[in-house]
Amino acid sequence: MITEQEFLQNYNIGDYDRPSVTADVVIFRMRTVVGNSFRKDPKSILSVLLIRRGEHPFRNEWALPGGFVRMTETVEVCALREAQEETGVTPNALLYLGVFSAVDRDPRGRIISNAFTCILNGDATPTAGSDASDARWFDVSFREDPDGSCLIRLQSDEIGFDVHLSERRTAYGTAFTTEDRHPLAFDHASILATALKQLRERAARFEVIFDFLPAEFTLFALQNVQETLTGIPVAPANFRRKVADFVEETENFTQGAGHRPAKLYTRKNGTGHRPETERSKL
Amino acid sequence: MITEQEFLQNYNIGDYDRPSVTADVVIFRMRTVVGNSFRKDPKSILSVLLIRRGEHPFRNEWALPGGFVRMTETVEVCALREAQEETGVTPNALLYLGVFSAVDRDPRGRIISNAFTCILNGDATPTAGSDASDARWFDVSFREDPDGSCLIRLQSDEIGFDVHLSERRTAYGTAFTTEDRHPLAFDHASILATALKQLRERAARFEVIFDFLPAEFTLFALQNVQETLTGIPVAPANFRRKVADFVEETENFTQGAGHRPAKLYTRKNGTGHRPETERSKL
DNA sequence: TCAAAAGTGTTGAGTCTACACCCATGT
DNA sequence: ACATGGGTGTAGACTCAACACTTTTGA
Repeated sequence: MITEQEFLQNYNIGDYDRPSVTADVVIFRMRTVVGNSFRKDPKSILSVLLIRRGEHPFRNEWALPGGFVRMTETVEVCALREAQEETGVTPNALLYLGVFSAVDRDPRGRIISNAFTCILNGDATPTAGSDASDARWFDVSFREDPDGSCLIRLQSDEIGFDVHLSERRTAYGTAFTTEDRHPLAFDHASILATALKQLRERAARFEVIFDFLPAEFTLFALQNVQETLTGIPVAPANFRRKVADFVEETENFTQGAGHRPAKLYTRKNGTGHRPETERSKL
Repeated sequence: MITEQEFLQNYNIGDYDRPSVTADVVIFRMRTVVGNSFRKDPKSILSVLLIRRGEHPFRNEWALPGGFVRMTETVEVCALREAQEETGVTPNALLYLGVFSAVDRDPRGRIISNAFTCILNGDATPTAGSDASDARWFDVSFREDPDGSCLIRLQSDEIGFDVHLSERRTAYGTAFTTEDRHPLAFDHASILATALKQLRERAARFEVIFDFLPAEFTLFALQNVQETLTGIPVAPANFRRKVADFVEETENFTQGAGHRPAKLYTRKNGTGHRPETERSKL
């Protein structure tokens, strides 16, 4: 009968076959579209950050940022690190999406991916890493049909493409499968669809909409974010009352718009997620 | 410039350090407690399956069933396999819980765990695997206090213990940390707490309560399950109306109880999750 | 007979939606 | 002046918790 200490001295984890583990990040922001009239407040368009792969496999195709989890970090820290490397800023929110472990999802071998959603506020210039030939914000539109089929439309200046997917019920929930050939590497189209669906559901519950905005914001801007994500318009008067429980007034007002100044609000504590600055907390 | 095929031929995934990956399963069932009066319908108690570790590390401590993910299976298939090996039956539900990847969570080395919740209906005799000295159903009680501290009480015949935890906000949501020394191996107390919290939230949304029952059930039994999970009592008349959207009537009735026969219902399609029988679908 | 669950009806409180309406602003 | 968003008020529809009440059964 050996002791636990002796057991651990003789245990060699390298004796067993094991997969590689990555963290992939779906980084979202809202792109502001200025109106044609001086009065109109800007509208928002959801954008996602994609990189163009500079190396095999899927060379020259578009992919989510991501990388291998180091032996000294958690998957969450890895995701945060990837997001920071890609954008130069710390995301306002880091949401776990799920694990993607299909045996053949990566031609290099057995690679299990943990996917995260990151949300930024304002602008951020993407940085193409050493293994990427380009990095861009793509405007996203996401349509789900009642029959389970859905469409993601991605657009960045002159580059644009559609991805058709269908949502199917699996043993452990629902998953998206792609319907056609498209320029997204690996199973990243499925991951993106899962992220968009999660984002839409959470936005309806007032959970992630604050993370797209600076600390102080108008209720109009907040409603704009929610409507962009859910696709469901709400009467402004009613939105203001529904959101009242989640926000706190400040003493500050907007200026310079062609209409009555709007009071600025902050998010009330207790809802939503803000990453700690110190990584050790992860 | 090499082709993708040449790249993949030269790529050796074993050149890089990588973690091991496991799937751990939190297997729940409802234990039926017969009343003292012939009229009283049985009450339910939530039970979780724990094994007593027969090998180092954490030898003789209680743990969740689980095992290493094989190179030929997804984490979901691994979880389903573990659950079947441990109970002999296929669970009614398999819910993904999350990834647990703290660097020091396993003394054998870097082991990342994917946790799943499994739900069985009726009875199942647990089987202790080759590396376990015992396998038992433990009655569970779970109390969450408003200040974030919570208590899990586990009881199986003569064995019983309490685990105190506190829920803390992290960058990516909330996580549970244990407050004291207790006989649960690894970080399995945190995983169990996460499972209980998820179960409670889903039960309130009518999402997992059906999986604890056979295909045909009475609304009373269903309410019993929901109340056990949420801890919130509801007036029967109101429960029946709230659940109406999720169930369908059958032509069958209960018999032999000391009261008016109850119509049996089935779950309406579209809610909840039932695993496919074929593993290939995963 | 009677305790227990099955099942229906109702009332009042609260919530949500749609709409009407006035306010404040900068060009 | 006026388009635009800020902001309040409110009637009707809807939802929900609480409670009263009747029905059906087996020992």
